[in-house]
Amino acid sequence: MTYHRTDIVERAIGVLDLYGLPDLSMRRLAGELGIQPSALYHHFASKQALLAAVADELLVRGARPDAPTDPWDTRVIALSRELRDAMLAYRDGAELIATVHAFGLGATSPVKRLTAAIADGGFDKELAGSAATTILYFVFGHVSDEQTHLQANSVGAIDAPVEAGSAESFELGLSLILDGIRLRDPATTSR
Amino acid sequence: MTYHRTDIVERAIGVLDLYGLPDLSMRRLAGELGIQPSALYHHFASKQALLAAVADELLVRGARPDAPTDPWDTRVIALSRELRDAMLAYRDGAELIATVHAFGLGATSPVKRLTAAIADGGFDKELAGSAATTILYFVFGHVSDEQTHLQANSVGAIDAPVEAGSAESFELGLSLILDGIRLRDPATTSR
DNA sequence: ACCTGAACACCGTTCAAGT
DNA sequence: ACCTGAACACCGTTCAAGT
Repeated sequence: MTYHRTDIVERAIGVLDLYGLPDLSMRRLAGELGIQPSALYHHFASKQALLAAVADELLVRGARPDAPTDPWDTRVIALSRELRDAMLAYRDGAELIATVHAFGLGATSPVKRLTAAIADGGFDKELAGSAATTILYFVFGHVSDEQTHLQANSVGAIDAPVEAGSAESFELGLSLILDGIRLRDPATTSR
Repeated sequence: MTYHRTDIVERAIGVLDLYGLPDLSMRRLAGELGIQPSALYHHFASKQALLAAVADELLVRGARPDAPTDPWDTRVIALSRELRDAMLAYRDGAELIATVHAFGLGATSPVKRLTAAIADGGFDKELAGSAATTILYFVFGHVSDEQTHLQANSVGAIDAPVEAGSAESFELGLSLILDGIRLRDPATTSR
């Protein structure tokens, strides 16, 4: 008869996926749950905190176990695709996750796993950190654009050509950054 | 006695720089100009259109002439730094310019100049486009983060260590992408 | 062409009070 | 612990009407 944080997060994801991020307001969500908007503040300190919990849940739902024995670049590619898929799985997922990251909220930080994978490749910490954030910025930007155009198409009439090749251009951009990292591989630079 | 688009854009930049993007509302701007909010709609079709005009103006103010005779990578580095500087020159400039780009508005598109510079290096159009957007996503993400943390510091007490090295990590991330592009240089791959 | 005044349909957040 | 009811201080946008 009463709600808990998880119920509210789940309902928020429902509203997000059906109506989009701009319609995911505290008042709208409260109405959907049949409670007063002020009741939400018993569970979350602010809308930002709620959104952070939603973003975390999306990342958890999209999480796949990583293989620490794989080569570092294989792991980085897997992590990048995992993040992309998690963002694409729900409407406005990219914008939501990127916004929560920008505010420095959210327990689940994809940049940590990326940094760890690169550091395991033998790179120094400074490079691993810069490389991980470079990849993160690329994924955020690319998938946000993908998702925006995807929705523009689902509303209008035209469909195929814009969406086409977005996965390929994702792989291409990612491989550019990966090659830049590989060039600094301490195991191959001086041979 | 009456305002024109340019007056309104200029005043909007003033509000942006003094109070930040969240405080740049139509009502706030109208109040600052001494007119009714509805009067703004005589000059701009929507708030988004106004923000697009503001973003364009920030890019124009930060624009530097490029040197078409320079090597393509020198030009790309110059364009990237120009974009970063333009974003950093006004409060919340990064978020504003990135948002306007995400909405597909704004006459001044930095991606076109980047694509042209790379294409002049002899790369095919597909790679030039993907490389240009990869750089753009990196610059947007990096500078947005820089600016967010810069402001968090200017409010609180701590100052130096977070800001320190942000220019260096910008150059490092940029060079990763550039190296990835250079690896695909048709002029050097088959020798 | 440029602007006013009033309205419509919303926001996030706080806070005393209820069970 | 969880929620109500009411209020505060805002939003973007439209539209008839004025000069």
